[in-house]
Amino acid sequence: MDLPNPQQLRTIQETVIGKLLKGKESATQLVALLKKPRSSGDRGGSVSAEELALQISRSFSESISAFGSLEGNGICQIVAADGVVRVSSVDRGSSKTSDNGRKRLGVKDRRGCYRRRNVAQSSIIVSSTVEDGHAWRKYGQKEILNTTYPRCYFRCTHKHDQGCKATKQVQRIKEEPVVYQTTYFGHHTCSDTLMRAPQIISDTDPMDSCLLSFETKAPTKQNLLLLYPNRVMTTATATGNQEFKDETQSDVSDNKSCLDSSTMLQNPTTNSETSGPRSSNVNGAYHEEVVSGMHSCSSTPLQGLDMEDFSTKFDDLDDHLLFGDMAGLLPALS
DNA sequence: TCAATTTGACCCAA
DNA sequence: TTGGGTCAAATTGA
Repeated sequence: MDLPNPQQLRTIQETVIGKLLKGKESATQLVALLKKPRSSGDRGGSVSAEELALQISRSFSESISAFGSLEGNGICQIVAADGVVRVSSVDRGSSKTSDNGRKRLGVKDRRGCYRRRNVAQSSIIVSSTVEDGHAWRKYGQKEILNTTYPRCYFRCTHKHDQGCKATKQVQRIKEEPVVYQTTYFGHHTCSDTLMRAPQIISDTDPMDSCLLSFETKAPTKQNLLLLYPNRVMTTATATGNQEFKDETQSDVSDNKSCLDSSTMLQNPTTNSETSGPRSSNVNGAYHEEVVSGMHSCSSTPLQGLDMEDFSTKFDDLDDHLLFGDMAGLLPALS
């Protein structure tokens, strides 16, 4: 694995800080804009809320993209959702190969071979409805101890043809209102689903609901990005998205196959061009997402900060690192 | 016919 | 030892 050198790290850091500051500025403007009383056709100011939202989205996208290069080197992981961004370190001690001293089995007899993930030591839970714009294929389902519903395992459809390693787990965690928890692992490396920024897609009234997804498309008019820290989203339910239903008719979710389909509504939010024939949707329900990274491990110092310190610092940030605080965080790493 | 899903088996990590 | 993640044959559906 190629690890970034200190100069590269510094460049990345500066990039992220710049992007986040820009995003914060845009967010501040957006908040101010939204606070102004609405008058018909005038949202006030020279910059529209939509433009600001797009700027924020772009900042997220570019920041995460920059961070992603770190993440890809196993240095940290980024979790962003619901107005909260978490950056966490990754345990570097659990990347043993699956060999583990055992005799290698023939390919046909290697079912179940895997490396247990080091799930994020910190992660974010977001309530939203999600259409993540990626094509997923279900590869397993498992009853999990102390859970009512089985956990479903999905991998990227392009795992084999493009070697995309992205996977996710979906688990229904609540009956009423229906809540699903989605945990993402790895990044999409497939060509048509290059990871972009998490987007928060607004409902009809952006103040009433929004959702976060790792959408593959640039934000659309409907995809306003609004961040409401600590706010439980009311989700874009069928009502909110109904208007799109006839437009796209994208296929229903892989997720629904393992989750009570009677509670699922077809999610029409995504253009099938990018979501593929089988994009993953969980709609008509609350949907929590836990986004985390999966990494192999190393112990490269980050700008003179050894990984232990780095981990500690990130751990301290663990729980509620708001978007606006991100820029302030990064210098602490150097 | 082909692709997606289901499901039991397998194996690793805790 | 056991829970959890993945594989792959069998099944299902378009």
